[in-house]
Amino acid sequence: MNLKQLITPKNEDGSVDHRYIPIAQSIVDLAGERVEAQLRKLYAATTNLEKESASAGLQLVIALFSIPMDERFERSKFKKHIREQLQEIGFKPSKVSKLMGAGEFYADYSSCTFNSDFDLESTEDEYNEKRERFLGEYFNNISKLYELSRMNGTAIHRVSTDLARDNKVYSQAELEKLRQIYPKDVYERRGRKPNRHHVQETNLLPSVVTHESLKVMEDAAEENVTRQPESAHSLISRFFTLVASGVIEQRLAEYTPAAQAHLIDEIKTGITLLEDFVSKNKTVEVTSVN
DNA sequence: ATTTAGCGGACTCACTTTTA
DNA sequence: TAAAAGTGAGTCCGCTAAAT
Repeated sequence: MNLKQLITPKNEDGSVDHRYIPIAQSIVDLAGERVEAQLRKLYAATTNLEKESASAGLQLVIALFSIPMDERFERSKFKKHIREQLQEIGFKPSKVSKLMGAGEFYADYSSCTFNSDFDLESTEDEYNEKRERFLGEYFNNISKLYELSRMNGTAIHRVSTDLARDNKVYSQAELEKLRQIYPKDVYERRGRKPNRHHVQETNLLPSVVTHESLKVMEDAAEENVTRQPESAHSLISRFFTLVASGVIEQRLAEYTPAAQAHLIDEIKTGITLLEDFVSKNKTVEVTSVN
């Protein structure tokens, strides 16, 4: 922390406004070293305390989401007020956002109960044990809980299953990646710049929407080819990106087991189609597809 | 020497309030 | 009352410090 830089007014783009540097220097000189030292101390202490108190903040939020109350009026009132007060107490705004997200997730997940319709692989005891282990593992890490709070059910299930089965604990970066593939809110656009290298992903999304079933996918592909030809290379890489992204698994998980089996059968017929395609085009040297 | 955690700031988006 | 300005929430990303 440098007091002179801190108090010097900034330009629109955040760089220091050079016109004010000499004045800022005079102000700092007049205030004196003791002032600067004390402010530095305040900064260090508050930063430290905020870090130290994070888990207390988390527990308050967990409590907020654990008490039953009317959602529309009471809960939203408390959410708003507690958010403001946490900021007033000394948590930074972005920290409060994380605490709220993490706490809500934790509370919701703790109150999840066993449902034999959904969980076919385990008993109620196993389920409870798995849940406790999962919460215990991730409780101490607010950022990880926060990432989890922004994923859909498929991804959360994966994380908790990986822990139960292989003792795998996800790093924050891994969770972030998983979240990008399985976001809870597909249309979230906040804090994200409109273009830049996101162009690829945004191209992918509409294709995912139109390709809900294989039938639609075939139609759409044909249309693309006839109306506005897309290069073979681009078509192929788009296909593999779609498969590799895991989006299909994600959508599949939303169906009943019977419906899933049916869709898998549809995909199987696709294998035959692919094989036919490859053998027809044998003359063009085709490298193996794994 | 790399990888990971995590903070803080710039930025976007959705609302709300003010202004003309 | 429509447009502009302001506000608040929440995301992404660069950076430092810690861990491995």
